[in-house]
Amino acid sequence: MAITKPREAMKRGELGRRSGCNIETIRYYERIGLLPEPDRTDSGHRLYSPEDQAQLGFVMRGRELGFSVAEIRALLSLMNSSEFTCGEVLNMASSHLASIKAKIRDLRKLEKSLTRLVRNCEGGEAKDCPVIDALAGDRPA
Amino acid sequence: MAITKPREAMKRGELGRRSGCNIETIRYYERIGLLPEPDRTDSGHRLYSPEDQAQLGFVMRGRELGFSVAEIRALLSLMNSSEFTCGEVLNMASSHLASIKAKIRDLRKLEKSLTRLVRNCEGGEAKDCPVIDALAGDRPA
DNA sequence: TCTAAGGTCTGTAGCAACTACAGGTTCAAG
DNA sequence: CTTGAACCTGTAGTTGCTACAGACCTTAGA
Repeated sequence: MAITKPREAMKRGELGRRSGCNIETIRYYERIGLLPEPDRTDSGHRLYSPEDQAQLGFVMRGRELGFSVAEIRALLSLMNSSEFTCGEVLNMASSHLASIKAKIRDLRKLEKSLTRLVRNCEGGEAKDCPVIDALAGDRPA
Repeated sequence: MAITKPREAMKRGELGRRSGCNIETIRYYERIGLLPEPDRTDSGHRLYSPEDQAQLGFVMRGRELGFSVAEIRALLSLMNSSEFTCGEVLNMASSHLASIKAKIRDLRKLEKSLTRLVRNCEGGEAKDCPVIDALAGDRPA
């Protein structure tokens, strides 16, 4: 007799609980192709396999590392091509790293500007505020 | 004879050119209340005054400093209340600054994780990749 | 004066990456 | 058998824009 169903099939709620992923997000990932369409019960409830759970984990770790959905999709198809090379993955990861570094640089500029603004401001009941003045263009931020 | 129109009225295209703001964005800011509804010509074209231009500048500088639309709206109404105090503005600015600092911290964690991943990866033609392994959960990121 | 090209008008749809709801099944426990 | 939780579908909302279609207006040249 053939094994017709994996022993560890679970429904959406349980997958959400185990993975820590919002159940609506699971459906969303399916819709946009980050998760395959899972098996269904006769009545239409989704049944996820441990492999599905692993793929969801992959997606979630990728998102936690700041990869976009498009990048994760590319990584997944690279993996499934079974012909991917480490070099391709390295390219993606390092260009992603570069964009993170760029974001950090931008935010640190912001941080500097804001810190300068806030330092000039004495707070309190004053009816005149250097922060507002700077935004209004009276002096550079 | 009365002066019926301000000398320096300009249309949307010119305001966009002068301010460096996308013209669709100008209309958007009007719709969400960051800009007042401007005067119109008889045929319905918007006519912006220098005051409008100043307010757009305020909004744009706020956005450049990373303030959300809601925060800018709050700053604007604070200013228009004519009863605002420097302390209120300081509160907003410093909580915004705190959230920027938090974002920087998060991104630097990401940067560290990704740098570690990328460092382990040799690139080239290898059919096995530590970046993929980490995402797949074989080892921590 | 006509015409052609550009600017402007409105409403609406799209982007990322979810999240949340309504209104209807189905499942599982008591 | 009933109740309430879990699941199903489709759709709308979020943030901050950006872009389009199809109509109208304006302006410069012939």
